[in-house]
Amino acid sequence: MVSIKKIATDIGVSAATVSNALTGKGRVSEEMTARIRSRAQELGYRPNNLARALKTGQTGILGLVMPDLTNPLFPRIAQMLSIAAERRGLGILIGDSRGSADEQNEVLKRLVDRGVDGLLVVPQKGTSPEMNAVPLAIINTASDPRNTVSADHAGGGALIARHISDIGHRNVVILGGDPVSEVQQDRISGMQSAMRQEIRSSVLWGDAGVAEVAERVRAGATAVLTTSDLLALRVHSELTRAQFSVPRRVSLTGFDNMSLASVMHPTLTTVAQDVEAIADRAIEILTAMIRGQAHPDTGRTLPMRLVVRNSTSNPEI
Amino acid sequence: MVSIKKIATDIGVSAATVSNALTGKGRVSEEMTARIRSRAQELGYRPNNLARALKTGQTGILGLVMPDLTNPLFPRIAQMLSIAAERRGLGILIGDSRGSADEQNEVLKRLVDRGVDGLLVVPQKGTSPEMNAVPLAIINTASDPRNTVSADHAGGGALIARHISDIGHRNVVILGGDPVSEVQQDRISGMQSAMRQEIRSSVLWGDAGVAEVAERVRAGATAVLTTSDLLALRVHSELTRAQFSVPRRVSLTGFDNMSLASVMHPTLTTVAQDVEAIADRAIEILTAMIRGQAHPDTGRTLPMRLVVRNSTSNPEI
DNA sequence: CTGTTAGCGCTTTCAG
DNA sequence: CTGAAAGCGCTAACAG
Repeated sequence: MVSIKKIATDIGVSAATVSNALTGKGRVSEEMTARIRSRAQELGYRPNNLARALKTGQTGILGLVMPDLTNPLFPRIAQMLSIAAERRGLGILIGDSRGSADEQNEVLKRLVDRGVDGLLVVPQKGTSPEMNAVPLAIINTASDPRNTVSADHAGGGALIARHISDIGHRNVVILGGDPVSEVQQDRISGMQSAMRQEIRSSVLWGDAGVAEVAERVRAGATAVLTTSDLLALRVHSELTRAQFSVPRRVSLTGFDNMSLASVMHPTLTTVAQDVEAIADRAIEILTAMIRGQAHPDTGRTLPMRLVVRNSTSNPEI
Repeated sequence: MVSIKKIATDIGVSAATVSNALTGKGRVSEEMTARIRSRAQELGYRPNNLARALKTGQTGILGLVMPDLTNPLFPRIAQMLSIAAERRGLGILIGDSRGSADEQNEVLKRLVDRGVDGLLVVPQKGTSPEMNAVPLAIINTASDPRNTVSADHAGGGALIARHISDIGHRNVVILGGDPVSEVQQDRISGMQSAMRQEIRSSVLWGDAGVAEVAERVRAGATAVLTTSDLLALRVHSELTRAQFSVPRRVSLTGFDNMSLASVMHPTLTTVAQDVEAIADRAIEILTAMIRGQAHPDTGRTLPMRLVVRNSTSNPEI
C-alpha cells in the first residue's frame, strides 16, 4: 500500500505538503504540485479513505434502509440511488429492516456505527424511524409529516381515476394491499377525490379483497383499480378464472409500472414514478443536510405519469 | 462521541485496559472488566469502527457488485446476502457495474478504495472481473472456471426437461434471452442433455425468438422451455395473442421462480434456486478466503428445485 | 494483571 | 510557499 508518506520521502518534502498538493488545497507551488501529482500517478497512489475519514469525520458513505429488500421497487430505487450517489463520489451501505420497527431502528444504529454520514430510509409501513446521530432523509409519501421526498402518490391515484372516468366507467372497485401502508392510503384517497360524484366506488383490501373482486364485477362493477401491478396481476388471474375478459368486460389498472406491466397479457395500464428523479433529489437533499444546509425542495413530491396500455377500455353497454 | 479514553480516565485506568476488557481479550481481572463494561453501558459507548479498521486493516465490510441492479433476481440475492452478512457482523456496500466490463472494474476499484475486506461479484455476462487487492468470490455458474458458488443451472435445465419429457412431450422449443450469458447457456445445455433421443428440440434466442415461437407451435411443437420467468411471461402473451391456450395446447416453463410465477395465469412451472443457501455459502467462502483459508466447497454448485404448477400438462394427442 | 508507548494514514493548525 | 507537530480512536507489543 503506497501512502502519502512514501511520496513525501521519495520527493523529499513533508507529508503535509503532499496532502495539500493532492487535495488541491492551494498553498503549494504549481511546480511542486505537478511533481507530486506525477509521482503519485507513477506509484499508483490511492488515498486511504479510512484514515481520511477518521481525521475528517466524514466517510462519504450513505446508509440505505428499505423495509424489505424483496420489495419489487427496491432494485430500481437502489440502482438509481447508487448511480446518483456515485456521481457525487459517495458510497451506499445497505440495510434491511425486514419485519419490525425495532429491527428498523437496530439497522439504523448499525449503519451509524459503521460511520455513515447520512441515512436514506424508506420506512417500514406506519413507522417513523428514530435516529439523531446523523441526518436522515425519508422517502415515503406526502401525508407522512417527516417525508423528505417521494412521488405524488395521491396525484397518481387521481390520474388513474380520471382516466377511468374519462373513458366512461361509473361503477368501480378499488383494491389495496394493506391499509397500514400510508403510500397505498394516499393512492386510494387520490383516486377517490378525483372521481366525479356520479361514480360509485368501494374499497377492498388484501387477500379477502382479491377473492371478492369477481363477485363485485358480477354485481355490476366495470373497473378494478389496484394499488400495485402485482396486485393487478393477481386480480387478473381471478377474473380470468371467473371468465371475465380484460378489458372487454372489466378494465384493470396497476401502480408503479414494473417490468411485468408491459409484458403481461393484456399489457397493463398503470402509473409510473420517476424513480430516477426521486433518487437524485433524495441524495441532493441529504447531502445538503449533511453540509448543514436546508434544501428548498424538502418535503415536496414529484409528479407521477399515467401509462395507458391495453387493460383499460370503455365499458360495454 | 464517547471514546475509549473517556471511559479510561473516568475509571482511572489506561485506554489499553478498557480496550482489552471490552473486546474480551482476557488479560483483565473479572472485577475490572465488569466495572469497565458497566461504565461503558452507562455512557452509551459505541466503538468507532473507523479507528478500529484503520488499526487492524479490516473494515468488516464486503462489496457486492451486480451487473445490473435491475436484474429481477437482485433483490433476493441482495437480501439474502445482507442477512447472511449481518449474521456475521459484516456490512455490505453496493456497486452497479451497469454496462461495460470496464465499468465493472472501475466499481471494483472504488469499493476497494472504500476499504472493503472482500468482494462478492455476479459478473457482467461473459466477463471475468479483475482485482487482486482483496479476495473475490464469484457467483455465476459451473462452467465459469472462476466460479465460487452458484446454483446448478445445468441441473435445473435437466430437471425441467425431464419433467416435460415425462409427461409426454416429443417436440419442444427452447428459448433463451441472450447467448452471451453463461448462465443461460448452462441452463439450455442441461435441458438438451436430459432430453431423450426421441425428442425433437431447437433453440431460439432473444426478441426474434419470442416472435417466432407461435410459428413453431403451429408447426407442431407442444412445449416451450424458456430460461427465465419473465421470458415465459412474454411468450405467454404471444401465445395468447395467437390463440394457443396454455397448457392445453402448449406447455410453458420458466426459470428462477420469481414472484410473478405464482401469480400469473396459469401459474408457471419453473425451477427455483436456493438463493439463501447460495448467499450463505458465498459469504462463508469469502470470509474464509479473507482469513486466508481455503474452503472445501469452493466452486461447488447447489441443486435447483423443480416447481410444478399449472402451465405444463400432457400434450394433446 | 495493568500501563506505556507507538502507530495505522491522513489532515490541520501554527511556525518558519 | 513549506515543514513540524499533533491527533482522530483504537489496538498490539512490550514492560512493569
